[in-house]
Amino acid sequence: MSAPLQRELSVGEVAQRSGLAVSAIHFYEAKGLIVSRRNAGNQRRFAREVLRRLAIIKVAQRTGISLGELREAFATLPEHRAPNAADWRRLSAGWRETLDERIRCLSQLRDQLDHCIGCGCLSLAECPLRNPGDELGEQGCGARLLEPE
Amino acid sequence: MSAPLQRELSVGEVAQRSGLAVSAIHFYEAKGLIVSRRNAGNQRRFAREVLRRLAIIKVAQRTGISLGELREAFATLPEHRAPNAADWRRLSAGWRETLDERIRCLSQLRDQLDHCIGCGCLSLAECPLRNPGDELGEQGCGARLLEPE
DNA sequence: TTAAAACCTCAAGTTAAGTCGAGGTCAAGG
DNA sequence: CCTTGACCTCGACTTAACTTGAGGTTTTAA
Repeated sequence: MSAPLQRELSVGEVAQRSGLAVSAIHFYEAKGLIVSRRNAGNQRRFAREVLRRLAIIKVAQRTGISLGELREAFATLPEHRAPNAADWRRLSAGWRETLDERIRCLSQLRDQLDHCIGCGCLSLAECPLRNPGDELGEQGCGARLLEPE
Repeated sequence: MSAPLQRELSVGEVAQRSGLAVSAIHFYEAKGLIVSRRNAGNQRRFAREVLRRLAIIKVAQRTGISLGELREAFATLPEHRAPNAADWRRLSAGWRETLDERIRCLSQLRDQLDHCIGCGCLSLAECPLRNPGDELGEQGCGARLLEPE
């Protein structure tokens, strides 16, 4: 039987199918997010599996997951078998929590902002938004929301 | 009468009161977000007003507003009088919309993710999350959510 | 008066997530 | 055969938002 569906993909094919730039694919490989083998002429050859990973990378990034976190998450996948639906489920459930947290914090910020729009109190020392240590802070939002450390 | 409450602030005092690093304050000034005058010895002297601005910068950044956008917003403030509550209200109302939009997009992403957790379909080509052009795209979410351009 | 603390400028470094280009190799088709 | 397009590596560049450091000046407090 012919096996065109099993054929490995060149980097150009992966780029086209994933919608990513070739340079981004190189980059992800350098970062350890995906792997490839090389053919006789030193060109990359990717298993089709890589398209799945790339799709997941794209989605996870939209939820605010960094490539570093993705690398860590991928590291928990089984080494010697292709990840199955349950594996992906586990990862995406984790991201769901992160996403939830982000939404919760932003919503809280929005509510505070609403309150402060009414009185123009952003300008005042009493504004709760200016003291994230109080309410926002207690719930893990505070300054950590968008700041690296 | 002594006027300690009107006294101008040194950069160190501003740093302490705002919770920002001195270098960040220099940086914001270089970016045109705040201004200072210089004393005889070329040291910065800030009006107390600057604390307000810095507090607003911190809040706005948490909602995902960039320094560039902040500069633009500040540019709409009146030149020759201190901004009043109504001025700040106008700005924060605008940010409220941005924030709303971000929350809406993330929530949509979360709902999709929920759906996909159930079936592990992130791995499948049919997953709506993999085709942001469909539903998410129509509502301005899609790839533009966290990507610079 | 003098030493330490705070300030100044300017350049360079940092991180994330890539992009761009140079200089060279490989593969496919006419 | 040979040209063109796809690939290769590696280093440099990009943007945002700052930080760090060097080398020098000013302020402050004992």
